[in-house]
Amino acid sequence: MTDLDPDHDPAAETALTQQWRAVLASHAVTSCAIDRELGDAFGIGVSEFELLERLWEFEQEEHQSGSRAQVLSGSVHLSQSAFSRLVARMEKSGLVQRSLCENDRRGIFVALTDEGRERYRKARPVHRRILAETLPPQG
Amino acid sequence: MTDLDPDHDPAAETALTQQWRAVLASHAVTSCAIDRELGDAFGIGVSEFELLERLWEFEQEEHQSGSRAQVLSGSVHLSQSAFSRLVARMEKSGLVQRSLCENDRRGIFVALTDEGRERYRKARPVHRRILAETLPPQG
DNA sequence: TTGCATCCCATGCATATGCATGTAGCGTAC
DNA sequence: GTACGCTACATGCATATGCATGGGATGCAA
Repeated sequence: MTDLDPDHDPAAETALTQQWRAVLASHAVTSCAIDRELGDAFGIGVSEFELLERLWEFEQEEHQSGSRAQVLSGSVHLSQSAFSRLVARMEKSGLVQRSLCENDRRGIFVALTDEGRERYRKARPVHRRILAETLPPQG
Repeated sequence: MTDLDPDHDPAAETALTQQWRAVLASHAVTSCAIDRELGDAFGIGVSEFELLERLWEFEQEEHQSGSRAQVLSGSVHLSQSAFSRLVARMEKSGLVQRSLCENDRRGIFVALTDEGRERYRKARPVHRRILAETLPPQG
């Protein structure tokens, strides 16, 4: 049946499937550990940490206080609506601040608050430790 | 500050972070594509497909009609409750059948229905094509 | 200017998930 | 046999997510 497909290559198919299962396993184990530990200790999850990290990185690189939401949205893997709610949650808990963009009043800027920077600074080593503990050694 | 940590190794930290971001990106892109395409064509998502595949594999290996829920639960990366609901959904849509385990009446067996086998047979090549299109080439 | 398509973000809604808990069956110690 | 703890699965609840849509801002064409 599958032999009718001229491109069918059982070995390649198996390799792909194993690669995919490794991604699923890594993602499940690591994100679960991050959600649990960072959630308990700092009240943030994987998405919150990723956004804090992007904001912190942009701050370092560009020496400016905020980033366009649209740009940030591309760097965390969320739908536009989920990203909008993520920023709203983090603003509510005091980690970031939204402000209108002057040039284009459709857009908004998102900036770290001092509390957000501090939370990131504390969470980062925990995050890195979890990665070291849960990610498979690179072969 | 981080220099106080004797194990601090910036290069290793960067490598770990990049590895984790690659996992996040692969997972997001591929699972999104699977959910969309298999959802549109066959009414199933990533979790449903993974469970169909495990059941199909166990059938091939063990030549028996069902598997203990607990065993299956370990092979899809879901909490016990999410797994329970996944099986319930799939039974409701006719892909699997639950039956009580005779030896231990706490446990349940989960078995593919003919419809479940057929759905898996049709979905599998689409699934594999998506993996080939979205997973990064192994370096 | 006006009209219209497009862009950026917010929100209603349905759903999948995890945590905590409930329920029933099993096994062991006494 | 009884009581107690443990196991296997189901369910109430809160929440994060995606899709579809809404609403305001922008830009362009006529």
